[in-house]
Amino acid sequence: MSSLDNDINQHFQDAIDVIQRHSDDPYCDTEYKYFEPPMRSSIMCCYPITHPSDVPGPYDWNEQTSWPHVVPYGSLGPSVTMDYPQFYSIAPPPRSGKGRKKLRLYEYLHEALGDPNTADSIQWTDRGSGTFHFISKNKEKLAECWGKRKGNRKTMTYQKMARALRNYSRTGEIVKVRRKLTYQFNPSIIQRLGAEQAYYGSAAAPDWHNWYGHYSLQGDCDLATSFTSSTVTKV
DNA sequence: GTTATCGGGAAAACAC
DNA sequence: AGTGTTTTCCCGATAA
Repeated sequence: MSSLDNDINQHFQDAIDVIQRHSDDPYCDTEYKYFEPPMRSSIMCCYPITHPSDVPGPYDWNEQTSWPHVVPYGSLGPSVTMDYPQFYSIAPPPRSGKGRKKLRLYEYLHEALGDPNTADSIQWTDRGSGTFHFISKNKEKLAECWGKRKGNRKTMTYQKMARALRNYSRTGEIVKVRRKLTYQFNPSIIQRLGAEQAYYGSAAAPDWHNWYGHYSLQGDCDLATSFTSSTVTKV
């Protein structure tokens, strides 16, 4: 069995764990809603539709070269910022459990990239190459939510989150692209997260979206009101 | 000169 | 207890 299969099995096990938690998790008892297909398709529509040849990407992962610490930025696809209902979804804080791995920053970012509610903070620059960028205006909000999700004592800032991202340059999950606020996923990470999302999109995603509903009601992370701007932002 | 962003060392904190 | 992964703080460099 390949390591990918092992990974997938682990994710399935985790998903089952999440589903089981669902049955007795007060956060997940009510108003159980999650990504409806139209939402999924709507965010797909906001990705710049560009022919692959037009967007070579900052780094060709097929090349057998070493992982660069800084990717020379070439010609990334146009960045498009769309208006969305201005509120954030925030997943539950980490809950310890058997076989439950701690959520990692790059996983959170990948989730955020698939969530239309965070499109005003983080977007794919070129999804094909795994390149994404933060929106200058709202990047701090995303960082703040990350910090809250992790249950940090102090407020997470973009600067601190970016420091964590720079650590990924050493381990290879994400590298910095030579463009303002722009980073790039390792393709194997994208592949893994994609498989995970394909499953969680139908099973576990509800967990954190529903949790946000609960969380926002508590007023602990009232980003619903802090994101009322409907202006089109640009990096 | 100012501001925003980036890069990384170092140590603390935390989870597994 | 050991290890891995942030988190936090800090300082300097670079670009706009």
